[in-house]
Amino acid sequence: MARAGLTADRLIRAGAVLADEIGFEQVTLAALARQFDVKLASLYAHVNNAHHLKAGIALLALDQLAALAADAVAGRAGKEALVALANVHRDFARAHPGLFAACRFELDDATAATSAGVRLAQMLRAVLRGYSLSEPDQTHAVRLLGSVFLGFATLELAGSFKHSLPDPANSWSRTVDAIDMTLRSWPTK
Amino acid sequence: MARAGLTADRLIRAGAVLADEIGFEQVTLAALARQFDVKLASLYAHVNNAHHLKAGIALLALDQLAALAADAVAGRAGKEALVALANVHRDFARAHPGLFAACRFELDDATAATSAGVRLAQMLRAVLRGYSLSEPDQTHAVRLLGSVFLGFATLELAGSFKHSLPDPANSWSRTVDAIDMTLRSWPTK
DNA sequence: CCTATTATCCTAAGTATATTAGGCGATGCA
DNA sequence: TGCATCGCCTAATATACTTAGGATAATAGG
Repeated sequence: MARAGLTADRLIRAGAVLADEIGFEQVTLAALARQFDVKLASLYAHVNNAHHLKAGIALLALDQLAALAADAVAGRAGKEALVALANVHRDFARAHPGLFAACRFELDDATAATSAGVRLAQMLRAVLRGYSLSEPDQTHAVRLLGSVFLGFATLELAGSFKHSLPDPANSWSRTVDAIDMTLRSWPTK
Repeated sequence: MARAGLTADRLIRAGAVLADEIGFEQVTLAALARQFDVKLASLYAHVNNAHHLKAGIALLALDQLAALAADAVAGRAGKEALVALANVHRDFARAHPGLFAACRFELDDATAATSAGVRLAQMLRAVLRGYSLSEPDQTHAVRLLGSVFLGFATLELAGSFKHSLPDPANSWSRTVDAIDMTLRSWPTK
């Protein structure tokens, strides 16, 4: 019986593609086995279990998003950097809904600490260098940015904006404008 | 064999309680059957399928959140109303993580249109009456509010704020302050 | 009060996913 | 080339979802 040439890496990458096609929650070891024309149990030679596969996809997704974020903020500052980073999030969510969902997969603390999520947070902080905020305001602002990026993309993907008129793209640019203004005149207690 | 007195309503309510205890994704017909000491297949006399049960829990969750929102906004205006509505979201997410997750269960369009989600959106618009915004800016602002409320609560529940210093409660109040300022001086194109 | 009907719960059976244990042939290194 | 390891297999178990059809408890009508 010819070998399929499976690898943990190939399984995770195939799972990532599948996630965008059928949704992250629908990615299953059984579905992957079918894709590689292999029996389900054979996958256990390469991944510990279904959770491990999903965690792998999550790490891959975070890595891709962090890479795009790094590229977006490189050589940019101030509002230009903010807009670029904001668009990276929204565009990534629209282009890769499955991977975007994967980014929110619950990783254990140790894994999360070494994930690209840390780099992503650093990108948020990097953007804030263009706005003179000192601690703890900078952390507050990081949390605000993360909330808006995540929340908007989540709602848009869920179709929550489908039934009201203005194009979400307009709302997005107005939202980013508003955030920029907020950061420039951050309300000090 | 004595009857357990099952009802679609009782099942959905029990499922809602279970969601907060073990997580919305973990709520299963089998788990409910165990709770009521009944065979799994017996539940099908009351709910169509597992999807129907989860949709029911989602509708219940939206209803509860909308009720809290309506109560918070009643008799308040301006920033006071904004703060109250914002806190309703965050407090609900913390007190009922399972129901908060249920709120994002994908409902078909017809069901969503008759759900309490519509009422919830009206509460957001009601708060904006305290800030003189005209269309389409009002819709943009509704989307901004929804994004921040959802995003912040999601990140906090996921533990994303666990490893940086300031208390999330501080970030939250600063965030709401910032939103208030943004709405008062909404950047017109 | 008794009967007919209905609704509630059951057993049985089939499907799907996840997981473990153990076997066998293919691969690759000594 | 011999052999140890690796890659994939079959087999078996556990859990969840779903449908079909049977038995009994509650209920309504005569």
